[in-house]
Amino acid sequence: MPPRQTQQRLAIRRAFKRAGRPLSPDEVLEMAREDVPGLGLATVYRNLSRLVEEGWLTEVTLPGESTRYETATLPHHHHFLCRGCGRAFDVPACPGDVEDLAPRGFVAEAHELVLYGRCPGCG
Amino acid sequence: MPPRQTQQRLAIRRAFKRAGRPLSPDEVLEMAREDVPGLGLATVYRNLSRLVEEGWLTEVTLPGESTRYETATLPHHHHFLCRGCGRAFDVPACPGDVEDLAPRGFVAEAHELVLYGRCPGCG
DNA sequence: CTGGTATCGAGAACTCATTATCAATAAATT
DNA sequence: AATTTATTGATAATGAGTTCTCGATACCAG
Repeated sequence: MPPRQTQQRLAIRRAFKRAGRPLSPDEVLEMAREDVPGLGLATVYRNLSRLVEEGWLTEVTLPGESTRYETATLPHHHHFLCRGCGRAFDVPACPGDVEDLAPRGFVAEAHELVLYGRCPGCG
Repeated sequence: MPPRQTQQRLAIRRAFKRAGRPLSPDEVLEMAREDVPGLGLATVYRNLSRLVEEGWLTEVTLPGESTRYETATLPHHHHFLCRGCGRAFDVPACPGDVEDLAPRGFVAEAHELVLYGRCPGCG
């Protein structure tokens, strides 16, 4: 029982390649329906889970937001959340040395940085 | 019909003063029950909402976590989430200039930084 | 002290994201 | 082309978190 190459899964992967930014399940559904109009939300969730297992996607969690996903090829980076359209984008940069801010007695092993503002389309 | 000074609300405020860190509704319930054993969860939620409206509390949202609350008196700061005990703490520091990392065309108006690791008790 | 009413506690109900169900469909293998 | 079975789509079910309901309680003004 090897995984099958379905039109649905192809369309979902294509959505991420074209978007180039983190996508929510609903965004994936909308974009992938351009290729497979009858696509269902359950199929999106099933394939997202599997693509994460396979290491092709990673989860992106932002404060107060439900989970998004993005391709796992990117190196360490952060995210930008547009207050206009609600879309998330990648920020291919990092302040560095941020974990030194941890108070005495705390050991920081990782960090997340989120910027909020206006994307080019909502400027 | 002005707001009343109930034992429950007093206990909830006292919990925040004693904790000195962001608290989830469940944490508030547990701590405030030391003063008012019969305290109910609905009462915690009612008072949290009201204390936010009054400006005494602010919401703290961390990636993938449900909402926490903390007293609104603190200046700009960030948060530390302990992977051991799951508790959140304040980080009274900020890298600064972080919003300049926004890609060209993006306008950053605010930012959040979250550190992950071990708190002193879980070291 | 007493009455009016804001608040309370317990549990039902709701919201939203995600997962499970199951008959129908379509990959892949022969 | 026929067969097997992983996958799909629609919908029901789940679960965590939060809000609502309502009779009982207790704050506080008079």
